[in-house]
Amino acid sequence: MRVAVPHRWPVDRAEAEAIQDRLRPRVRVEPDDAPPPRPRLVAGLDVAYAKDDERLAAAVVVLDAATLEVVESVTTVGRAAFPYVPGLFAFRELPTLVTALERLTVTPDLLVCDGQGVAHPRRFGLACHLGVLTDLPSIGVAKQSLVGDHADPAPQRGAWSPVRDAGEVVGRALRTQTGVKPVYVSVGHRVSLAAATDLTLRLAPAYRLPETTRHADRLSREALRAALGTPA
DNA sequence: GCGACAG
DNA sequence: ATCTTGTCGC
Repeated sequence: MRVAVPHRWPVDRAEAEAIQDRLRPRVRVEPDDAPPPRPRLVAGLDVAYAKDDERLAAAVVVLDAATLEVVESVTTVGRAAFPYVPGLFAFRELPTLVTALERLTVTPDLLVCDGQGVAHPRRFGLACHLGVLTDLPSIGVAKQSLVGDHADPAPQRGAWSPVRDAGEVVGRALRTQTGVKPVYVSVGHRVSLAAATDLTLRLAPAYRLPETTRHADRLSREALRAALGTPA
């Protein structure tokens, strides 16, 4: 698929934040009463890092939303494009993830990202960034919270509590499995928070994390191992 | 000044 | 994220 590749890459924090502020207005958040999306192909994206914190491998895995079976997968190796700074995390892995997306022969109907969407200091986390670059619906499903406060959701699968930051609801702490730590769901692009929640639950029928993320996590680690075996 | 801080 | 074995519990 085609991706609107960023032309200028930030060299420091100020430039990176400026890019986020410039792209932020392009994010489209659907209202919760909007017609729910019915994606047929859902893509999971993840990145594995080498211990030297520089080389990395990205994986994009496309699943059939109905059966959760793998339709296609792509892996790419690269190098960290930015130091890790909370809030600027996307700049680390964006180039390698975009390369992987461009090698996809099918176009997914939804991107499920391993990180935040609008639950971000400038309301522009990785899921928003990838959503805007591809103009595809996207959601963020993070294992940890980045901003805001929330109550602990009830222990049952499906229970959730809003994540509020600076007076606005930016995401949900969602229990995908009874008695298991919640995940943090937020809108990336062209979806509602209600739909993002519903999709996350559907994609996580048996484990805490969505099957999309689990597949991408495993494949990115395998690709990294293979790449490290052949030092560049 | 102190603590928090996606992956 | 990554470094890492066994171990407690359902």
